[in-house]
Amino acid sequence: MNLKELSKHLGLSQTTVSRALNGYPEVSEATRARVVAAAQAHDYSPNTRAQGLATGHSRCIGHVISVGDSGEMVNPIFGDFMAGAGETYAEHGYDMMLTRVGERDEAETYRRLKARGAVDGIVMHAPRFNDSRLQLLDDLGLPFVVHGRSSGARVPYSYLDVNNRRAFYEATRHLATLGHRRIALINGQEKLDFAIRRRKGYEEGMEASGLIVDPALMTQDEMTEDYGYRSAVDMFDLADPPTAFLVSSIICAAGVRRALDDRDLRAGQDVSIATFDDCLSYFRNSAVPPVFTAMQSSVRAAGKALAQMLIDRIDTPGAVHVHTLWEAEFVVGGSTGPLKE
Amino acid sequence: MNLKELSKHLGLSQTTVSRALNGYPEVSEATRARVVAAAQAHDYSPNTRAQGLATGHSRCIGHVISVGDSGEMVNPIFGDFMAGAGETYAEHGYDMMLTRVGERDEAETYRRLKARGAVDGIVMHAPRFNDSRLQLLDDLGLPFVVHGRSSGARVPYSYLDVNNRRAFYEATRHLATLGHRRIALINGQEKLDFAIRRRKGYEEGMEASGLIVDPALMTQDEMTEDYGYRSAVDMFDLADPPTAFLVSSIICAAGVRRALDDRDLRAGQDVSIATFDDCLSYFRNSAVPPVFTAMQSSVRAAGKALAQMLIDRIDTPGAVHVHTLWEAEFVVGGSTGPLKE
DNA sequence: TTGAAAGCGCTACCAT
DNA sequence: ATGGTAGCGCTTTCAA
Repeated sequence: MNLKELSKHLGLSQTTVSRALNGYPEVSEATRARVVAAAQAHDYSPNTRAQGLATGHSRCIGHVISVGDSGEMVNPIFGDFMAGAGETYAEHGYDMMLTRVGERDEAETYRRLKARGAVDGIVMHAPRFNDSRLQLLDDLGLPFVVHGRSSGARVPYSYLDVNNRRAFYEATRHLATLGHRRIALINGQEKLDFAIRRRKGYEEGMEASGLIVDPALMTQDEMTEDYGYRSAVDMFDLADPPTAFLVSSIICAAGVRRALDDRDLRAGQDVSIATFDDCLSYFRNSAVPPVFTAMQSSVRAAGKALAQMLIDRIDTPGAVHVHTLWEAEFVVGGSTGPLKE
Repeated sequence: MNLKELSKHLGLSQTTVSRALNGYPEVSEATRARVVAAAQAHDYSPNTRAQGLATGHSRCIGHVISVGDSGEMVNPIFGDFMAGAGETYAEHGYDMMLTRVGERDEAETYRRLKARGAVDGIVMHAPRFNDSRLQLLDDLGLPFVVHGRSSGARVPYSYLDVNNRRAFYEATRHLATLGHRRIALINGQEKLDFAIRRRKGYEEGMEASGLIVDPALMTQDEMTEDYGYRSAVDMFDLADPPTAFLVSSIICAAGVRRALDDRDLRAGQDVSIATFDDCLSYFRNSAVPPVFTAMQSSVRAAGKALAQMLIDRIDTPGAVHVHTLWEAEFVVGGSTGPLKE
């Protein structure tokens, strides 16, 4: 069933039917009611493409994930984030498109997305240090927002980010408070902005605690289980092995954990693991109650917030840029509260 | 830049330019080369919606996730699966759309997706027992494939699934072989088909091992960390607590693990955790080398395979239905091979 | 080998 | 309050 058929069926013009369905005021309420009822009865939904052609926009949002940062999609919080964003899009009548792209074809992909008119706006994930995509998107005139930040970028842009630096600072301090002196950092690839900030927080936390930042206790790579395993195994071979781990992803942490198990270290030695995965954190120490947060609702909320940000940008292209910084929350032994308190 | 402008620029008709770009044979190679070069130079990509309007298809695939099964999207393997599917779609010039829907609006969503012509086909996730969506999609005439199966469904359909029953059978047998007699099953919601099959495999494994299937050792719910934690804590309170866990999701397993840590049980007692998450499995026992698989490549390959299946269906609507069943692989102590060997 | 023109389903402008 | 009609950008007959 399309507009033509529906309007013929109703004995009205396409114009009137279209207006009735789209809430234009100049349609009599009686007519509107009749039209709406008929539309419902015949399962009529306007053809997305025709609508788009006529109006010039797609009512679709693109999420672009780089393959080089494939950890992003594998990341367990990714789904939650997308779920939140999807909710907001649905509320506003937007569809959500997912594009995975090799780092080599990135520019081309954004360009084509724009040229094809496939999306009205884009959410950029996993920004790198001084990310060139910002300039590109700005040049293209394609509305976009960023999940994360890009240090050193000159282009103004809207973003939503977690306070990675602070979170890792506090986490490091926390571990130091527990008496750890050899704290390892299993980080993501430090070309990615969040990893840079996390490392910074870690280093500041170490210094503030009067501890030595040992390069042998810092690794960076794509955040796979295997990477976590290998890093931990290597570190256990050190003369002065770590007694605590600060891990950038729950997936990595599984690897670290496996390494720990392999060595049957936990029984004898006092080892802690701390995972930080955006808003998802994991602390463990045999001397204190476990500290754990898996704030799915927060991540989902973040997704919603960023989606709303983009929709606002699309509606008001010239608007001032918005920056939202979330403080990571920690749940300590079941009670909620910032770790730093 | 659009077709009109491009053709004007070239001094050709839109027809010829379109034909040249779309590989029609009646265009002279000289003309084609000129056209292709110009298109590239001007960053021309055909407008998706206009193309769709003219051809009648969207070159877009929809993935629909039900909120009731929200565990699906949070599932760490979801991203990998989507990544694989996305690759295949890209190769074939398809876009990928993600739709998250409340269980109440499911039918409506599928109907609208069809009516709006938003997608050429659909991938259905997390099918339930005798899932009514199969009939609906069949009636709608919207090409679809299923990630998983639906027991009791009368509609023929194509699917790709993991052999959940066998995997849980083998896992249970494995744990029994290690000497465990009290093996717990922390399962997903048993309205979901995969959970039903996993339970079946578990029960068969218990019986084959001469062990008693104790309802007190079986739970089912949405697979969150908290659910895993609560289930394990409750079971530890039993007079005859479990010594091993078979867990349906790595997220849940984190909860079980936390419960174990809480009780400081692992040091004194011989407790194993076995997680199964589609192709991602985790076994642990202090008496044997750790058993672990995180077959991201497999999950990705599964995504690719299912996407290809759908594309084939779209291209050949009447074709016979395809069923692909993957055997879960296990990596035991670093060596790869089926657990059952 | 190339071009003119109809039409995909809708919106929006201009009449009435 | 309602209708006629001109596009939106492309593909696809049909003609030349």
